[in-house]
Amino acid sequence: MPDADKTLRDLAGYTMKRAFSAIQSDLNTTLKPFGLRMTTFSALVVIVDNPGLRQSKLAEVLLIERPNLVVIVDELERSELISRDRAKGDRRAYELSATLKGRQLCDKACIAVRAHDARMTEGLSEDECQALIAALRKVEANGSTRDADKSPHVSRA
Amino acid sequence: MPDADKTLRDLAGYTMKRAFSAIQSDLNTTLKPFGLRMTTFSALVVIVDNPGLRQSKLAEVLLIERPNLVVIVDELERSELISRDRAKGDRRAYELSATLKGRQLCDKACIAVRAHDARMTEGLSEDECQALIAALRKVEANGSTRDADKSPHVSRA
DNA sequence: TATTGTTATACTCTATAACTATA
DNA sequence: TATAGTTATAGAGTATAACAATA
Repeated sequence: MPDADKTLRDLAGYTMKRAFSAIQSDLNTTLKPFGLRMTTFSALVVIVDNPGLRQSKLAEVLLIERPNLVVIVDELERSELISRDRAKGDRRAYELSATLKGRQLCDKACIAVRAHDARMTEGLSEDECQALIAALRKVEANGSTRDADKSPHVSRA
Repeated sequence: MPDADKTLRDLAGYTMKRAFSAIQSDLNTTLKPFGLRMTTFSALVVIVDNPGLRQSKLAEVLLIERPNLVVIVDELERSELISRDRAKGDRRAYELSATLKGRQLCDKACIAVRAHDARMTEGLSEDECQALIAALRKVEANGSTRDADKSPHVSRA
């Protein structure tokens, strides 16, 4: 009984669920030696790339709700990969920066993650891989237009 | 401060996470009027397409652990969309079949899901959409090769 | 009043071990 | 002993309401 899921396999959505599930599983295996997961890794990368970033901005960039980001930042801080410093001029806010240890771990993890990414896209030509990423961005954008009312930073055409 | 996540955006994995997140959100909104979610919908579709399917086979097809499938099947049965019948010849097993109500709901939900899928891939040509699905399948296959030891039904080349 | 970060909470999906009843 | 389905449980991601401190 092959092809029991033929109806689903023609859907981009279901096919993406399966592909993403494979990626997520492989990525978490890849990140485990670094003590990171997909969420903590992506937060660390953005903090390394944007020293002084505030939590609310980080949440906005990663599309993570503020309450959920707190535990991620907590975890990174407990591991001494980042520091939370009171923002001068606004004592409500924190500025996030990576520590030396955080930057070093991030560098190593990034190399492993890029290798993982290459492994998952193996068999695709350079052009096909770029087309895949472009198509995925378009899909994400198509989704964002639906709840434009919930995203005040997105202008409505 | 645009492009705060530029490092992540070059990764197929992270870009797919964002795209899939958008799809999942839109899909659940689409399915809510039918009382379905992505998991229950996909299970219902496979049952409609394969009358008499056993739970363990369904779990294998959908890549869902057997314990997790139980609650999904429970939910579909409680909603009277499917029936569980004792398999003749093996009183341990159940054969799953959709009820008339289940097939009718599935038909309507499928139409809505295909419209959702078209909405999410809007702006992609027919060829680009097929290329996207083909690339996603390749990514999924690349992931499966890693844990071939965990999938005894996959022959190791 | 509004915003930043926080706590508490709940829901979904996922993963594993252990059980039952059959085979 | 092995398999089909089940129960219980735990982890991770996600979403919302409400709060304290500050603006």
